[in-house]
Amino acid sequence: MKISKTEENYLKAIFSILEKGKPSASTNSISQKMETSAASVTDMVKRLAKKKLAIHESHKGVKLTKEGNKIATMLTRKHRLWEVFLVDKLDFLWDEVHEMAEELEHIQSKEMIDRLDNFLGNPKFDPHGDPIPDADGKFATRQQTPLNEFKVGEKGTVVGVRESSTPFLQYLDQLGLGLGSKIEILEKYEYDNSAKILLNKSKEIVITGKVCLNLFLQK
Amino acid sequence: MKISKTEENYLKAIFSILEKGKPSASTNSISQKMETSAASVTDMVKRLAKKKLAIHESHKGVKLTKEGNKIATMLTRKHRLWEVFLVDKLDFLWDEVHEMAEELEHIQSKEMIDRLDNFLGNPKFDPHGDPIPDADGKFATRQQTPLNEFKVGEKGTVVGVRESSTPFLQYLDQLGLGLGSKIEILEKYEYDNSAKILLNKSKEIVITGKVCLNLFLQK
DNA sequence: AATAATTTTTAGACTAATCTAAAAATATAT
DNA sequence: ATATATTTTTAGATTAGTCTAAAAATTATT
Repeated sequence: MKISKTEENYLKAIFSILEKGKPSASTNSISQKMETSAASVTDMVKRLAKKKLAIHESHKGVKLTKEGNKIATMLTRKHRLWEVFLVDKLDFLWDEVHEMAEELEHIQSKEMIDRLDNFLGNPKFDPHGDPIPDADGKFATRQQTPLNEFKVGEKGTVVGVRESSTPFLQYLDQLGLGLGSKIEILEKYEYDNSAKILLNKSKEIVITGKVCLNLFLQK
Repeated sequence: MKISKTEENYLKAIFSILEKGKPSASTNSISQKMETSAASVTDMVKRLAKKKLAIHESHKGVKLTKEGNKIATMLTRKHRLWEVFLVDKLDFLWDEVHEMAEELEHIQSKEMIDRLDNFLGNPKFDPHGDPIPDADGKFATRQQTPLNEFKVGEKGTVVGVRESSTPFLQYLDQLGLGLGSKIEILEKYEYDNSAKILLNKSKEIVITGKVCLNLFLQK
C-alpha cells in the first residue's frame, strides 16, 4: 500500500498529539498542527481510517492503529537521524536543521536509513536531545527533569529542550546554553519562576521562567 | 515561484533529451522518459512554458529556457552528489543508488547541497563516471573514448559508462569491470564488435559489442 | 432542560496531474 | 500529390488534496 507524503505528515501530526498523553487527537488540534482547515482533516482522517492507519469515530477524535503508529515512529526516526547528519557531518547549527529534516524524512529506503544510523555511530538522541527510535521503533529513555523543578543548590547537565523552535534555540545560543551545558541553581525567584544560575562553573546568568520550563537536565 | 516535484522531473527528462544533442525534445520522447501519455506531456509542457522554464511551439517540440536549464542542472548536481554520498559514505554499490538519488535530488536547500559537496571532498564525477556540475552549473570535462573505438594493442582505464541501468552495472561487476579497471585490447572480432581484453594486467576476458559500446576509457 | 457556543462533518467547488478517445497537424510512402 | 501512418493536441473525465459555507453534533451556560 502506497502512503503519500501528505498522509505521512498527517500521521506525524496525530502521533505528536497522542505522544503528549492525549487519549485521542481532535480534528481541530490536527488542523492547527497541519495548518489546514478542519474540513480537510475530516477528509484525510477518513482516508487514513480506510487504509487502516487510523481509527476514527465521528466526533470522537482519532487514534493510530499499530501500523499507523509504526509509520509515524519510522518518520520520527528518519527525521532525527537526518538532523544528526546535518549537525554532525555538515556542520549546521541545531536551530537550522528542522526544515531540511522535514523533507528528508520522506525518503523511502529503510536500508538507507539503517546504514545512515550506522554511519552516524547509532546516536540515541538528536541535536535537540530528543530520543531517536531504533530500527525496531524502540525509543531510548533517560532520566531527565525540567529545570523549573530544580531547587537552589542543585546541579545538572542540559540534555534536552521541550520546544525546539528556531527562536528559542537561537535565544539559548545567545545565552551560551546548549546540550551539555553544566548548570547550578544559585537563586530562584518564585514570582515569575526565573532563576539565577551558574553556567559551566564560570558565568552567572539570569534566565526566565519560560527557559526554566523548556530545558531538560540530568542531575 | 514554486516548482513541483513533477515539474522538476519533466525538466530533467527534457534536459536529458537535449543533452544528447537533439535541437528540441519531442512530446513522444518525453512521454517515454516519463512513462506518461503524450497528452499529459502536452499539458505539462504548456505549464512549464507559462512559467518561463520551457519554450514550446505547437508540434515543434520543447526547449528549455536559461532558467529551466539551470534548474535541471542543479537537479543533476544534487542527484550525482547524493549518489557519491550513498556509495562513499553508506557503502552502497554503484548499481543500487539510482532510485534513492531520484528522491534525494528533490530536497530543496542549496546551502545543504553545497555543504554536502564539501563534505564529500568536491568530487568531479559520480559513481558511474558522470560529471557533477559545480555550484555554478559548470560540468567538468574529460578526455574519454568508448571502448569500441580502441584498436588492438591500445590500453586504457575505465572512467565511465554510457548507460547506468542496474542490470548493465551488475553485469560489469560480474565481469570484474568497474571504474578504474585497466584494460588492454588483445583481439577484436569485427563481425559482432566483441573483443578479447586483458583486465588489470592479469585476466583475459571476452566482452560483447554492447559492453564495448557502453564503456568509456581514458587512454 | 433549553439555549448558546463550539467542534465536527457534509456538500460542493477548485487545482494539479493524470488518463482515454477523438481530432488536427505533420511526415512518409506509393 | 494523394493516401496512409504517425505524432501532437484538444476535449472531457478522474483522483488527491485542498478550500468555504452551511448543517449537524457535541459541549457549555444559564
